[in-house]
Amino acid sequence: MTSTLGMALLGLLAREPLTGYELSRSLKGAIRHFWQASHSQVYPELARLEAQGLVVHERIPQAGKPDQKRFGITEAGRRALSAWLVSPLEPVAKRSEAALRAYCVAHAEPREAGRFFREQALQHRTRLAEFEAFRTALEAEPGADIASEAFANTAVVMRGLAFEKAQAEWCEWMAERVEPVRKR
Amino acid sequence: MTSTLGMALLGLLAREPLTGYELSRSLKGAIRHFWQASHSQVYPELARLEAQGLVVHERIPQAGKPDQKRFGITEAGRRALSAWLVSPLEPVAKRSEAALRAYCVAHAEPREAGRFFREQALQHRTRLAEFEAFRTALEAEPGADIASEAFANTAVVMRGLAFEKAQAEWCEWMAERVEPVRKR
DNA sequence: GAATACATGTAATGCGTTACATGATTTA
DNA sequence: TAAATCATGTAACGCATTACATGTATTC
Repeated sequence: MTSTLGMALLGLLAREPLTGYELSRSLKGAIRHFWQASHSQVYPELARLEAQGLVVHERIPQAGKPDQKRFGITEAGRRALSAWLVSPLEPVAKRSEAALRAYCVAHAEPREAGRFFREQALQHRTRLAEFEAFRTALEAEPGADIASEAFANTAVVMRGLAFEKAQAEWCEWMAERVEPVRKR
Repeated sequence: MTSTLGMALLGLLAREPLTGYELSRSLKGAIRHFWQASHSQVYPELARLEAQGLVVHERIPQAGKPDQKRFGITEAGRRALSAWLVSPLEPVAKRSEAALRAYCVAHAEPREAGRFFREQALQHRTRLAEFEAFRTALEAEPGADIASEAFANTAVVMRGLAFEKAQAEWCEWMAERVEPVRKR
């Protein structure tokens, strides 16, 4: 009934109360690698969550600024979140434009196709390096406890690492096969 | 201007002329792993492609059945396809509900969370095995030529293999860390 | 007799992005 | 003084899914 976005917001609010603006900003942070939403989605979703009793807001007057609406998760919200977290997740096939292009590569100019997959590989190598730097930074933090923020970050960094590596290697595999054989 | 779905249809029509029904069926075949669309998307998209001069159809009368509309790609269609195939592809972050759950796992019951990630790992292992069987079957075919259908299939199978493996291993990594330590 | 495949469409609904709208404060 | 940040919303548009709609032929 509640959307996945709603659950993402509950997940963030389970840590600490936040405003709609702060939630939108969070969704542009580290989380953006696996869940994105702009403020135009966040505000209506918060209203829906509140209508369901999963969050409540308090209005905080500010000098010279419009009132802040700070949202906090309710007990019902926590229950809904923890139930959703372990509920069955049926596999959904994700669209991949890169895969689609690979599938149709016979109709591209080989030289151009080689350039394309080399470029893709580079993009993934770059992001892989970013994830690696992030992991190195995280290793300093005490993150053994799964309830810690450091563990949450490590979990998604490990995922990013694995995916970018897989994607980079596949793009390189493609490029090698697609590039016309060089004259010796 | 033309949507990615339109390009996917052009990619299929570049091999041989097909009807809307056949295209929809194709999109439920091997391609579904990286691009899905139902017939309710295909028919209007074909009309748009035709309005742009990228495909044309011939009407084939059939006994006792409604006329078939068989679509073929035009020269302009081939040009549009080959240009699109190598055009710059800016990285788009994909949503992953599994990653979102991992990020919020602190708010789940550890035992249930462990069960969840074990189950996810199993799903990916199963699909990995399917891709492996597919690759074995493809190895028999002569698929060295990048213009062959066998190469197109191999390319996307290699991708599936890499991704399912990465995902399975990450889920196992998660499960290990999330599961409460067993009493000896 | 019921379900599935063949065959082609339209309509309703939902989710996500971009643009519109407004206005104060802070930084370059 | 121009841009970015803080701060909260609504509206328009596009893409995708599900449901609606219709009718024949074949298979279980």
